[in-house]
Amino acid sequence: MTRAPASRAIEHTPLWLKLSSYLVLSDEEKSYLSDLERTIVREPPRTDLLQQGERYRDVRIMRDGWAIRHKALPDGRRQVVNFVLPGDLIGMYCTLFESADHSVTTLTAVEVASFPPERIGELFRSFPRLAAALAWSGAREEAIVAERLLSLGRRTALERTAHLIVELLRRLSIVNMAADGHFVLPVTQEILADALGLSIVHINRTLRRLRDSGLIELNGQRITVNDVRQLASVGQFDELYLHLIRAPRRLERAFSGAHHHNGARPDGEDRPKA
Amino acid sequence: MTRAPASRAIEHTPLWLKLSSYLVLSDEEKSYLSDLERTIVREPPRTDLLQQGERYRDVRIMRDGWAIRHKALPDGRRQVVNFVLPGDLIGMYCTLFESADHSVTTLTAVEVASFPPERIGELFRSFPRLAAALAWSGAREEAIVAERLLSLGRRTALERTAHLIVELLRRLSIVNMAADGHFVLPVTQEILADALGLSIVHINRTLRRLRDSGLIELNGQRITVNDVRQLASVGQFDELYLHLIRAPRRLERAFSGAHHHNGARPDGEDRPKA
DNA sequence: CGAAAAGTTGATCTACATCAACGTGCGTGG
DNA sequence: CCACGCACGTTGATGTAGATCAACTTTTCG
Repeated sequence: MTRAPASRAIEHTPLWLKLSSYLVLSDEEKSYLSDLERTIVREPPRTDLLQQGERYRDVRIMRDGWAIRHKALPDGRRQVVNFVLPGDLIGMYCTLFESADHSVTTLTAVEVASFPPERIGELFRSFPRLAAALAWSGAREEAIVAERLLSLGRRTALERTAHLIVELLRRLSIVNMAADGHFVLPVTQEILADALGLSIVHINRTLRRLRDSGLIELNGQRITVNDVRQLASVGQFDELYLHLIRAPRRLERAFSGAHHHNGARPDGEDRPKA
Repeated sequence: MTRAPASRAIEHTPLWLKLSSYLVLSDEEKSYLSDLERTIVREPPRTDLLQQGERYRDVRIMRDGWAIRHKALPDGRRQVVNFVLPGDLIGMYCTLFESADHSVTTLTAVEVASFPPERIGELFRSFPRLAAALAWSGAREEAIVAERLLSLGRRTALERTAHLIVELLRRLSIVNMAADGHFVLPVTQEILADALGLSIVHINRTLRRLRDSGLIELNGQRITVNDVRQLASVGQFDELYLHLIRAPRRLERAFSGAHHHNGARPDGEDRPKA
């Protein structure tokens, strides 16, 4: 683990990009968020940021790199619950739970910000809109897991694989890590297998089918989606579950109450109480 | 839909029971919660409380009866994401999302309380500990879905089925709806199949195996678990994911800040700032 | 009582797992 | 700098858990 100063301006931070796709945040909210991301740590690949059964540590914000959230059975079988991408949070619930029921392991070198759980309470008290945006991010993660459950329960191997690729493409696009349908997928076929509930061999054959049909191309870790439309249709991909639609008006009504530091400051298309 | 007055005292309400297993709440928190459950509605079986694609309605608290949260593919395949049991919340995130990515349908006649989403903001501002308890409940649901993902991805049909039965037993026990290892399971084999990602026929055979091995008994909708230990071991059940351990101290530190109505009132084993 | 819904069981099929062998890129240590 | 080892990818052959099909029974309920 290496400590390092924050290099990027907050405006280019993945979490900021992600939240911006949802809410227009004020300058004060921006600077508070930037403060949460002040303490930055770098970790090499294959590091556990969190271990099943262990006590939760600080809350983490993934700033760069990939990780997986996974659960293991005593006999070694493993399920990847979700991919942790830049802009995603790790251990938001650490205040609420005694110990973690899953592990988080880095796939690449990563840069994570971390802050003590106590700040969550402070955040809710002082910056309710920002807190709501983080809650949105957390709730969206649950929706992603539920969609993956639908994949494992009711989609075929081909459909699941196509669906996952489209999902990653969409999620990475939001944080500017995918363009023209291609992105870096720093993932072995074993990890894909564990994410999709398949065997390594079968993932391999499924990717081959997708390649042979011309829907995707793979060179090393670079994946290119040639026809997103068709791939989405193979995977029965309906992006409703990513909840990318901008914050509804009633969010403003609910969260821009009296107890926050910044006086009401409408600052874009989302304004409290029309 | 039928309106009806609240009959039970708040102390016997399932949500109260569930939250009590986590936190000791004050009298003021109790009365606020009771107020949230004031508006009560009854619905018959097979009613949609929420429909995929539709706008969210009010937040609901399940007080009695069973429902399922499920997602459907355009061609009709369906996945039950979770069972909604008494004490569970429906649509906690309605403020954050524009439209629902899943449906909620009653299995039995139900009694639900409902309140407008705006009250969530109020709740966080005035009763942060209570809000934290509801957040715990929501986060726990995500943990349950993740555990089910592990089941569908990496457990066999027998293991999945055993696991689900133990899970339901544990969850129902908390709200006093199971005793001596037996409870009412108002669920068709088709629904079990959709929950476990199996075919109806295979669920039937799997239940038969569990019956023949003497682990469970079924008479109509009554299920009796004869040997919880062994059933749990078949399902590789590790209750860590249900997060039933009492609120950690740091929750108190984080959420009993300045902005709440009730002055500090230690009221049991959980007290702010020892 | 009658019809539809739900449960049950056997026969057969298939998507995916498992087993096995080999290829390929790459880091490392001699 | 080469060679060895090792992780990862690929492909064929074979096995099997669970799906599908089909027929029948039991329960539920209007």
